[in-house]
Amino acid sequence: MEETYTYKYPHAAIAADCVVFGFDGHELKVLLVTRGAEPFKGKLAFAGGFLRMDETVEECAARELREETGLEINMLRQLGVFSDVNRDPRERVVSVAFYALAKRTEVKAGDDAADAAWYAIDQVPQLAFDHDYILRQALQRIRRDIHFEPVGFGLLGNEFTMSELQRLYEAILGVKFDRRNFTKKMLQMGLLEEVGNERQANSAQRAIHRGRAGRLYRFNESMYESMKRKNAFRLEF
Amino acid sequence: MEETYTYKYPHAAIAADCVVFGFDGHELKVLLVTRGAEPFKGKLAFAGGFLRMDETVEECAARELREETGLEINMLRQLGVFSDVNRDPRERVVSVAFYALAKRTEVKAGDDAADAAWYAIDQVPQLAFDHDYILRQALQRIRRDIHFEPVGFGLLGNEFTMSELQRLYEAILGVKFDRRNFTKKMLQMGLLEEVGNERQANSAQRAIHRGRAGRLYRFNESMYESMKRKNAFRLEF
DNA sequence: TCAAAAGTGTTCGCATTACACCCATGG
DNA sequence: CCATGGGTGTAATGCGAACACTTTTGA
Repeated sequence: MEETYTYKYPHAAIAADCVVFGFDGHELKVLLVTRGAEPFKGKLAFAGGFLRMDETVEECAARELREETGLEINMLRQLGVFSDVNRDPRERVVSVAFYALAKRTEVKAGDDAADAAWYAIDQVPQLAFDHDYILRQALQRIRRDIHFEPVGFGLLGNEFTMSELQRLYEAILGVKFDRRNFTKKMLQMGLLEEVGNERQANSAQRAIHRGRAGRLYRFNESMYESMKRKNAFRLEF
Repeated sequence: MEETYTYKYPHAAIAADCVVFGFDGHELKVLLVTRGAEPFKGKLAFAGGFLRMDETVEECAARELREETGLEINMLRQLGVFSDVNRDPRERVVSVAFYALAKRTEVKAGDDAADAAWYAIDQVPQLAFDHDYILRQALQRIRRDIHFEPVGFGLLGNEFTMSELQRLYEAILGVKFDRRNFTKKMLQMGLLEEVGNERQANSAQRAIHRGRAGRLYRFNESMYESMKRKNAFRLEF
């Protein structure tokens, strides 16, 4: 197995990296893996790895994420290409970064996997490579996208209360909203549908907090699709 | 000079391609080069080429654009990575696409260069590689970005009339605006400053059309920077 | 019964829209 | 003098922002 690959011109290697965000009901988190090998052994980095010849960068990102963290995510969005000449000490590596949003139910799955864990966004230590920079870019990006796409819903379970949704928006954007205005706006946007009165189902999960239990909603995907087609769409906050 | 480059794993080649938009006062145009070599010899494609080991993809894009079209553009924005396995018949090539906006004064410079020319956006013939697809993505992108960044101004000369600006927005978005409302909104946005009464200067350029001459404005960059910092910014249309 | 969270409506101001007439200029 | 395009104001409407009290629930 001493195969090698030869080219007439030098080729940079291509890697895909995944910035995966999650939400635990209070804080925004990001999924990081502890590196088990040099370079940056022991440091935290995003899940990621090198492109194979039979896959697109999107497929590569999804595969590496699955292999390294156990997370199965199809909705990976391109964040950008990072190509500083010396960003990897081994050889010239150009990284295509992706970002994704994990539903709360998936967060646990990630925890199972070897060295992957969730870190609160404002407590992330220094990362390997240029991943600090990539993380900043990803945060900027999600803050922008949340205005136009129902990005937020990807971070919650299938059913959620209005205040969970509000806390999510507040965590991502770093601001506070008026509860009444938030509710009004979300509802009149028409993307939420109320869940019938089977609240008991999730009572276990929700028994954590005191006070009155919130009404449950779910994201109405088909409504979203039809709005996207008419492109009359803006999630202003 | 029989140098070759050998790697332990296969490496895809990396290329950068530039989707450059221009505006002639009436139509949106895109800059295309006629390919002089196989594959797709004789077909139109974006300016672009392979990444060198001592440059970032941004530098690569700017260099290829300069070499192939004579255009000197610093403000290239990443559009996305296109990595279908068979998008290039020669070898596996992953393309990083950029888009840019050329000021009207620069359009002529482009015309000088060998095989580069401007094509009206709705008269673009079939392109080489997957460049048709990339063009569609670029259009979508510019239509989105124009709402948040003063993208449009990059397509006009330093001085322009309100109706030139309006025609540009209309050409990009494919809609019509009310003249009065457009003017009002643009002015109260505070990004334009009126040019002192030296209209004579450009009279040559502007003598083309009949009717009353429009007032000239210029884009107020420093105002834009300060607004961006406060991030109180939205160009709604 | 107390504390914590959820539910709900109204008012005010601003921004967007729709809409029509007069003015300047060049041919 | 006429055709083309430029400049301008107002009224109606809709949306976002601000704001407080009552209800439910679990401890």
